Amino acid sequence: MIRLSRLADYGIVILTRLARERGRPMAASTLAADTAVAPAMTGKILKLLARAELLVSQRGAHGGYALARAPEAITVADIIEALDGPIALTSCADPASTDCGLEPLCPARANWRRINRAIREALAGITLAEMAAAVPDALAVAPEAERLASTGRRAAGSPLLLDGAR
Amino acid sequence: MIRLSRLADYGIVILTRLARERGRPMAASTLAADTAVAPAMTGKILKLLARAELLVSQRGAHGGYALARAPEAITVADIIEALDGPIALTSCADPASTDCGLEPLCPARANWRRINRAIREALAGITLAEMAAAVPDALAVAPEAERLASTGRRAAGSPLLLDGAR
DNA sequence: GCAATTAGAACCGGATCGGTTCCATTTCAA
DNA sequence: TTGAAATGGAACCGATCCGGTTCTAATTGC
Ligand code: FES
Ligand code: FES
Repeated sequence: MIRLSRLADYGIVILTRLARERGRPMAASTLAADTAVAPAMTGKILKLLARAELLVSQRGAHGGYALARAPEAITVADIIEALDGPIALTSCADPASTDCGLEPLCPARANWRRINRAIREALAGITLAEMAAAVPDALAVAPEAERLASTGRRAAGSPLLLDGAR
Repeated sequence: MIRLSRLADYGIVILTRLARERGRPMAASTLAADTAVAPAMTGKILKLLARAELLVSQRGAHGGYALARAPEAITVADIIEALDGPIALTSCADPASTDCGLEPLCPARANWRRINRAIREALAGITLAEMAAAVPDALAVAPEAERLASTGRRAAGSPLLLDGAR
């Protein structure tokens, strides 16, 4: 199973929340509460996203994070790349890496690049704006989300997402 | 980095080799020698592929494996699914699994399915035949491959593919 | 009956990854 | 000026996953 790391998973959720803010900054703590992602994790993710320049950060008291660009200009591929590193199915496809032992005789080699590009384009074709637009009303009812986040919060450390498959 | 498991990686290599046989069976040992994939690993992969009915197997002396269908009818998606389980970036997209804690308020949810489908289609769009056709002459020179496989074989257990990224 | 071969499971150690913790730095405001 | 509120950054830890091996059973041809 080709799976998305949780970092990226949560990252998308967090960014989606942030997208509704339209450039206004939010503190990490509030974001964590809103998205129900563990605070520590939220912090880590936000830092990574900031370093990747998808977010701008304001330090000090009353600081926070805001989208660095319009949600329309941020793609799912951007997010995944920021959090998980380059999107590539195999390193064989990376022209810089010569470490695949099969290389000299591998017939698949020439195709990896193609496959990788196909996937990358699939991911680059979806913007944060589209993600955020998906459930507009559900989220417009902010109180509900807040309630869940504060009262129904699961114990810190419990996994959000169990991988059922395989 | 979204990465392909080695199982799938090797699987494609092995199947590609097998594709050139046009339905004729090959023994696991010969396949291993030809592809330079560790014999034990080769066996494991072949068993999985057979169970997934991408290969037909013949047991007993002079047994072996052969493609169950024409290379044109086997896609990369088929192979990955056979070896790594269902192709899905997150379990959130799986309608049957309800284990993502963010579910009730997650705005991303509605889009996972879409993303997954895009990727799946990218992978389903490439057939084994196309993979095998990529380097037709390089492989036509079988002796070279054989030489590498028998003499230049790396020590068992040494990794074929080091992940440079991240 | 024996040798060759696949079927299947169990097993192991190392890498990866989700997650936490700690400390340094910046900034605002009382 | 001082302290509280934030982010920056790194180190750390334990559990899980995964690549890889090994062993035994079943099947088949000679
Ligand atoms: S699998 Fe790496 S070069 Fe073919
Ligand atoms: S990330 Fe799982 S439902 Fe949104």
